[in-house]
Amino acid sequence: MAQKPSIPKGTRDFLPIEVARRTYIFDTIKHSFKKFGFAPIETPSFELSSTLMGKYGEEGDRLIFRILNSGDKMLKADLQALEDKNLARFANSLAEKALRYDLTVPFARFVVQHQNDLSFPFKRYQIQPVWRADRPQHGRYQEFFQCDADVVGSDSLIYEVDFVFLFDEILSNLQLPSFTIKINNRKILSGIAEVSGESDKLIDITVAIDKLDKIGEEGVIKELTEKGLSTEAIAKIQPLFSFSGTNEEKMDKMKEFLATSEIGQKGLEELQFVFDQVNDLGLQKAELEFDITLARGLNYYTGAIFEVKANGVKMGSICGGGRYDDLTGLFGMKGMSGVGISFGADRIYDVLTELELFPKETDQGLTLMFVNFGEKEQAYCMKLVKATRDNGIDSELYPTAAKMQKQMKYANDRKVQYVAIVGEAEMAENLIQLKNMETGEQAEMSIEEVIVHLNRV
RNA sequence: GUGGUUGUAGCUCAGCUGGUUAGAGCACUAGAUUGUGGUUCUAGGGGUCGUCGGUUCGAACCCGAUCUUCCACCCCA
Repeated sequence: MAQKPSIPKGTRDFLPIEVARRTYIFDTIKHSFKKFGFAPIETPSFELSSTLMGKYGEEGDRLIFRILNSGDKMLKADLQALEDKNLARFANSLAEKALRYDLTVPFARFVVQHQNDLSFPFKRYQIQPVWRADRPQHGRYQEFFQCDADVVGSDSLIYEVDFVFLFDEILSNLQLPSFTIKINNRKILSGIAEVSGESDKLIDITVAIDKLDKIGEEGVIKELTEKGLSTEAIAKIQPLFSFSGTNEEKMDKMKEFLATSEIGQKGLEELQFVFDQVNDLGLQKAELEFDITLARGLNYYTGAIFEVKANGVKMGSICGGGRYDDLTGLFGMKGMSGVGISFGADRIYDVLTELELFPKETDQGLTLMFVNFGEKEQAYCMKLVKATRDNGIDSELYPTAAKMQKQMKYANDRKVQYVAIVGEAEMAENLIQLKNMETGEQAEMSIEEVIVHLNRV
């Protein structure tokens, strides 16, 4: 019985042309990561549940794919927990492993586990898929690639500056015409909560403020009220809702607003350092914007928070990142500040597709295909193919002596760049008809000339 | 996880208030064209109408469940 083939929701197959384009993105990112001093590592696609659970907040836990225990391990299910309706505990007893949700937490685990083999500050990059049990939507997949660069073991702010330049360089190299790097600092958000007198409601406040441009001032006030903030507290925060101006103007206003908050002032100082450095050195295409409503990101961030938006397309953030002071502390290693960023390769792919920004070269197929005219010609061409391959030219021979039209159409569909036509006449003269499939131009030349010619393109 | 939406040929979609053998374009195969593709012409192959169940004399069409798509929320790359 023929089964209708399909794949799980939120996942995709990739055709050769798509892989070529994705490779272009990955290579561009890798190139700059390496240039900035990051070395690649890899970690398993699944981790122990206990490594991941509880690191991303309640929402995050819900989105982690669990891996059901197999075989006799199923017998370890904690039925008592089920009876007690302790679903979290019951689930943990059923699934000891889980697919990684991001690359940062596994990296923290990695650093703690291999601390004796690493020199700090340790800089690594990592390009691997992650999985989230989220509802698929535009630009949201259940399986997608993250491209992370992190440095752990230093609280120096020069890394924040470096990451701004990494965003700028990579996205500029990908020819993205316009994008905005939004930056904020968790300490500023803490300062806001402190000034309002509701420090314990930091998360609620930041989540609500984050939605400002979506639900408006009234919506934010409504949400804050629902979360139990006092009218006075809301009144104190309210001036932030009509916040605008240049980065400098915003900084000045915030310095005033957070005058009484030590932690808030610290956040502003950190931010100021980044702005000063970036202004000194200059960006290519990026626009750096201080956005106090930028609050999202994982709740383990403690300092800088980054998010990058591609302008002119309907797409969520294409990159994110931030500083986390105590992530390794969760695995028993204190005093290791880390900071890192992540490129959402799949979203970048969607943006580049929509804006038609992939270079033409990524769509090119095989360099050279020989037409097959029959037994004698086939044997002769096999030698020529070996010669071109030995000289580093991607090449092949059509497998049968099908009609020329069919062979040409096949070459055309595969986006073959050149076709070599070698029949009786050419064999007699020791020549090859080389046809450029794009221009249609055709020229007769020796195999040596073909090799020289194609190695040049 | 909440609310809504979608599913007909490989692809994009028609298919009237339920009524014989479910259509088109593109793609595919063959021929017009025995050594020249991305243009034409002709013919042909291909569909358990997402899946399972129900209502009905009769279901692609109505009802239920489930999966999937897309959208809003939650959250996020």
